[in-house]
Amino acid sequence: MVQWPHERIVSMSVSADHRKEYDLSGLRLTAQRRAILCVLRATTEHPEAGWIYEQVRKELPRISLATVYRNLAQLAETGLVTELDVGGARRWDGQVKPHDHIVCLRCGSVEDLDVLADRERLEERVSQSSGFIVYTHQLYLQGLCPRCQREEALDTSTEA
Amino acid sequence: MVQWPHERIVSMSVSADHRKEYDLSGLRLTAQRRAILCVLRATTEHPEAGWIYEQVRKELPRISLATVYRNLAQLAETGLVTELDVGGARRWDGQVKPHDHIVCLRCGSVEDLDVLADRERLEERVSQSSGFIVYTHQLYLQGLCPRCQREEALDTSTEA
DNA sequence: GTCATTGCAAAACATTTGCATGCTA
DNA sequence: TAGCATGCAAATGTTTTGCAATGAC
Repeated sequence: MVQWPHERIVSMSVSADHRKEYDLSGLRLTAQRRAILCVLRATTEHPEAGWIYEQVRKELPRISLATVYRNLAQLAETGLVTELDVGGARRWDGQVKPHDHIVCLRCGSVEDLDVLADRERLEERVSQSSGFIVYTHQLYLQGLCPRCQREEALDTSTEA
Repeated sequence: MVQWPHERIVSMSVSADHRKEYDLSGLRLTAQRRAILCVLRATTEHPEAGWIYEQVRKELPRISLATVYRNLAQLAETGLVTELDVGGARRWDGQVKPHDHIVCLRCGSVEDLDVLADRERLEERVSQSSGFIVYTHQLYLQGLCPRCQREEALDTSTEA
């Protein structure tokens, strides 16, 4: 269940208080937009659009999947959420402070990491060597999560 | 046009010489497999499956797109090519030596980089801090390539 | 009131799968 | 000859788009 910050949304309308809480820098504050952002900020799951859609639908049953996709794209462009390309369907992250990710190749789970030391210098270095203007960067690691390690061990011992 | 290493393929069959050149570690050496690998090794474009399909089709007009996808997946699993998740469709890299990539957000082009210093220690560090078994990692940077910088400048001056 | 935003339905893509046939080892 | 690999066609799953109606500012 999604946790709303202060109160449940009852109607489609949005109170003045919400406006301060969600600085959408230019984007209009709609109930849909707010709900999507709220769901994304309330989870550490790095979900796909479809999952976000299902969650938001509990509060706004008439929202459409297209609206979810459109909003995610806009929010990412505005820098309010982060797009993750970890193979398979796109995933989304409500956390925008730069950080890294590790993906489990068995179950697909994604966890946050903080690996890279001096991100600004890294971008600067690449900018100079490549001639690109560098906007951002992402480090993904791939592996096997602790839980899947246990399950693989179980599977192997059962096989024998 | 794709450059074949030594000779053009005429029939579907594969000579003994090719077997040494393409160590597929267990996978059978088919003309399709060889052509896909060859196309991928001959380009620096980091292409999508569809592009590879079009190239291979010049030599093997009856190859199917499904075969391209199946082979790319197998070759990646065998460690003979690298899968790239840079947003949009999947891309593929014939170069398997670990390296980094920068993507132009305007034109989608992808270039090779060598940014990270001690990859092994990086993986080891994450392995210890996260409990994951780390298989591999990838660093993507996003930005604006030199060519697109020029074109953006042109667009802006024309607008005014 | 204006124009961004939405819901709905259809379309567009990218990718995968089932199955009979063909080919490598 | 065994079974991996292929071509074809159909299915799947994700993401985008057109358009009329709605709602934020």
